[in-house]
Amino acid sequence: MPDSTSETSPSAPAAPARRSDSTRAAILDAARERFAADGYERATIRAIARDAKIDPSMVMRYFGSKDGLFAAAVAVDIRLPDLSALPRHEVGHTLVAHFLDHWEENEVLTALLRVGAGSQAGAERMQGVFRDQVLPAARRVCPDPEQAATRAALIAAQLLGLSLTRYVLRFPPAVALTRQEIVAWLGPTVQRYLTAPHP
Amino acid sequence: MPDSTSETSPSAPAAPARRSDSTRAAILDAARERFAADGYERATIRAIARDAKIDPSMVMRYFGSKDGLFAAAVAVDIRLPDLSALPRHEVGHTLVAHFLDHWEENEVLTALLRVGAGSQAGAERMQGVFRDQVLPAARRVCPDPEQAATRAALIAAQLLGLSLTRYVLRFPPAVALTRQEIVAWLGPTVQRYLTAPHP
DNA sequence: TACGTTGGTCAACGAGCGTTGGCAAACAGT
DNA sequence: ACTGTTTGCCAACGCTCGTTGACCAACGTA
Repeated sequence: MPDSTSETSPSAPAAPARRSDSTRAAILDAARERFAADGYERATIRAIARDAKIDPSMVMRYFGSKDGLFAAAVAVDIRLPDLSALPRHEVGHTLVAHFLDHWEENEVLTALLRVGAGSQAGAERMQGVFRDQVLPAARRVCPDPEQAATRAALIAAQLLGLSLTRYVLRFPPAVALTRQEIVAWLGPTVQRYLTAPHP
Repeated sequence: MPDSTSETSPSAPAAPARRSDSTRAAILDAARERFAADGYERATIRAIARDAKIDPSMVMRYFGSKDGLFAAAVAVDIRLPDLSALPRHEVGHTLVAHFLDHWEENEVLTALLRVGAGSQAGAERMQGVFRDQVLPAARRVCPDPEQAATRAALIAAQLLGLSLTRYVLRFPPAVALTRQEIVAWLGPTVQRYLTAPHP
């Protein structure tokens, strides 16, 4: 991460929309796809550049290194909805539905899961998402901090387990599940992990 | 998988216990450890050979290729207990406890999960374990075959999700869970996925 | 003692990788 | 039209990897 350019920074003087922005976006798209499909090591810069129809050296000039490219490609924002606004007994279903939506419209998450499972650095990035985005949301719903952490971890285990079997490992029965079935099965589980008394 | 040697095959004429067996075992041990810690690509044959204190070329002689070594190193046998022998309402707890035992005494499973998430070939191997070992066990408990597949997938998602967050991604609250807490939280979930009426 | 088999080392190969620096167009300001 | 910057391609470097084949030391048997 050499220089933090003014990419969509708030109240910036509207960067002049350089011609290279489309190339940059093409590289990021190709990178996300390759990282999601192949994992970190097998997704080569050369292959990503080929997909983006440019030279491998351009990737280096734009992102500095393969690590820099990965960091730029998987900038995740879970964007959890405001759970405190809806009735407590609907939280489980809402959370599962939201999770499914975000995962299926966004191959970033599959890329992150693949890479997170494959290397220490990737695991640390997933830990960061959990710590900075999931945990605070859990604390907002569940005041006791220690319980909030445990409950968030249980929910993460259930939801990431579904993503793993469905989108990464592709177990046929997990792929065959419909959206409604998943919500109906996992909703009550998540609800219980979030609100049931500590056993 | 070039040749399936007579490794602990039942009623074999007791192979003469060659001198190289210890080397073979050392290679397999080192391979399991490296694959579990680093994943497939980063676990190099050279590093495995260094751990086993032999030359890299020996690995090739014994296992043919890196793929062959991996196949030999992660020969998984889930060895599910006979679930039909115990009362239905205890099945969930028993299953979770058995799963935890097997996972913690055996780094093969972590290796398999890491690699399974990282490559297509690894994913297919995990699919094989699911299809050949988990699904039949599920069918023995749940007669309706379509339901058995769905229920097995749900249980696999929950259990693998726990392993992922606890042993691979190492989310702190997932690592901090005690064995009893896991059984108490996940037991009822697994029980419900196995026996509750299809929602 | 001679010799085939087994267990092991050594040095190298070809390929693919991330990465670098130089050079050619296209463009923008003056 | 002149000049500096941006955008891009090309050719190569250094490195590590999986893999190979030649060679060597024990060992068991005749």
